[in-house]
Amino acid sequence: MPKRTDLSDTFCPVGRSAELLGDRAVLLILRDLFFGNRRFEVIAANTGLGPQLVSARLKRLESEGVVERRAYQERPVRHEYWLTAKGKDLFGVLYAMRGWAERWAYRDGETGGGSAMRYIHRACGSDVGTALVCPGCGETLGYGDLKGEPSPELRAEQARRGRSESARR
Amino acid sequence: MPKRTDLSDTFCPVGRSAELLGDRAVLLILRDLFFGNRRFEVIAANTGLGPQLVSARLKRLESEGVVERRAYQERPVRHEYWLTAKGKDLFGVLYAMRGWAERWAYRDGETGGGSAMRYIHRACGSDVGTALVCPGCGETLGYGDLKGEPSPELRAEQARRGRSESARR
DNA sequence: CATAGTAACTATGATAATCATAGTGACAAG
DNA sequence: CTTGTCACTATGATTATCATAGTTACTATG
Repeated sequence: MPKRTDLSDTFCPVGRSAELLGDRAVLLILRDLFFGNRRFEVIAANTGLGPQLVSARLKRLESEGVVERRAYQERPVRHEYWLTAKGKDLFGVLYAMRGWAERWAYRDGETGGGSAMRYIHRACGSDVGTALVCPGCGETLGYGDLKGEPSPELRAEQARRGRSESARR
Repeated sequence: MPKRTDLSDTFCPVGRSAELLGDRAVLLILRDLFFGNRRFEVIAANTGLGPQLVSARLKRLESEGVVERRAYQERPVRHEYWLTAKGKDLFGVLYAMRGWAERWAYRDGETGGGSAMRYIHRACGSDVGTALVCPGCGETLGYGDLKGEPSPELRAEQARRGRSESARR
């Protein structure tokens, strides 16, 4: 695309986040990072994105201070990508997206009755549904407070992705 | 781009929303719609997007059931774009994006001390900051409960956009 | 020690989305 | 009957994205 007007210095906060988050690949990579996938190949397989896109986006996320590259071994040097505090704070955005989709983006019965991704409040054990405040104990929910549980359907899909990736070689 | 793998039928809820929301133009248009701008030209001017992009995205939003086209006059027929219930429910996502940006995307003092966009809880009058639950009365916050107040800096920028748009003719 | 394997990329060429700019159609006002 | 407004559509250049293949730097196995 041609040079589009850069919005990172607009005064509008939604404009600023849109510059980073208004990108499919960024959103998918963030999803994987929140899910605990930190390796390049795993992220590429899970998101279905090509390696150069993953590479480019991880670089952008790193330069924005959302993600941190950490070597998990020397010889050969291998890296993992970790969310920084600024990155972890994006949980609210992803959680809101997930909530909206759970409420609107599935046809009846498509998820087998429940949520595609269940979230359990670690502190009290309640299923929080898509709430912002725990329906069990009333606490405000943030990253770390919740434990994600993919539905059997979602788990199966993830397994399929992993397999077809490794089957290609 | 080449046909990328469509994620609207993945089981992952974030993947499904990413298909719609992982797009700068969609995010900016939604921002304007939540702000109360419903006319094509106003949206185009405010977002800085070209008319064919605005047109294409409004069509997509309409086909997704997020936006509704309503004629506000006959002879000549003129339309406005209104958020549907499904669209209004995206407020949580935009609000989370705004909150994140307010916390992380400004250098010190850039906003003149406060938020770029203040939100006031209509019911009790408190400034909610970037909270999900009103710090004054403890109520959960959703679209309609809040009144947005752009900072002087943001207001000035919006005025500038409007002017430079009309000055081009 | 030679081949195979793994992780994390980079290179290449085709395709498609985005941009700026200009133009259109339908009407209203002066 | 010219100018103006609103909501678009048309066009051509530019650039991002995709699929596929190749690279680098090692380790592990036979």
